Amino acid sequence: MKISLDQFDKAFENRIRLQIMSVLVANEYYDFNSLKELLEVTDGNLASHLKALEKEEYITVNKTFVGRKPNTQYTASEKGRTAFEKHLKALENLIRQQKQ
Amino acid sequence: MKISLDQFDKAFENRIRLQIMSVLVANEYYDFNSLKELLEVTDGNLASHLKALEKEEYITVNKTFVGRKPNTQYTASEKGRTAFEKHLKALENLIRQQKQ
DNA sequence: TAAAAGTACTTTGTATTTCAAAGTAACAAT
DNA sequence: ATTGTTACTTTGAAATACAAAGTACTTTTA
Repeated sequence: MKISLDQFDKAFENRIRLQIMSVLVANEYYDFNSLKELLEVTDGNLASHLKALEKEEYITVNKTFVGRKPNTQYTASEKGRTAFEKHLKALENLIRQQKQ
Repeated sequence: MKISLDQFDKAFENRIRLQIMSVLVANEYYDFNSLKELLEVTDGNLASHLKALEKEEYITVNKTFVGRKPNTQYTASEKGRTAFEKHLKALENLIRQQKQ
């Protein structure tokens, strides 16, 4: 039987974006610097992956101040959560694959 | 807590290779043409992904004849199976992620 | 027996993706 | 005034992905 590839979401193919999404699904929000530390990526790289997820409307951005410092918080949108779940299901289906 | 990114295997980041591997783990072997049909990719593209997995020694190749036609069979190696399992565990860990 | 077709590639060229590094804007602290 | 911090954007280079075309070998068909 065929596995429809279109179940997979290109936006989650990159492991940094996959990880960002999984962090944002597990936590109500997460800020830029914490993500940067967690994922051990450069800020430019992180920003571009976040932008990619934002472009898909999978995450939303909220700029605040913590104390006197700017703090950008990211949140998984409903659309993002749904898409992520679908992607995980596709992964699961892939893994428990039937024999030929 | 930090999630070590090095748990993820770059060789399985591409969804075609991920799928090839999952097919080869679930089945003792699978041939070129069946994979091509299953994954709906061009033969050139498939060949290059197979080559990438072969280079990592994650799969082995066995050229046979079925009837009068050449038939190339691919098999997941022990190394490949282990690496794939590790990758899946990394995915699992990612999914049931602890809170901040 | 010449032409067409099938298998499993390789080669070529282009497009896309990824990433680090450097630059930047806004604001705060010194 | 200068330095530091955050959260970017821009730039450029390297890596990756992919389709299309070409190839070698063999078989099938006309």
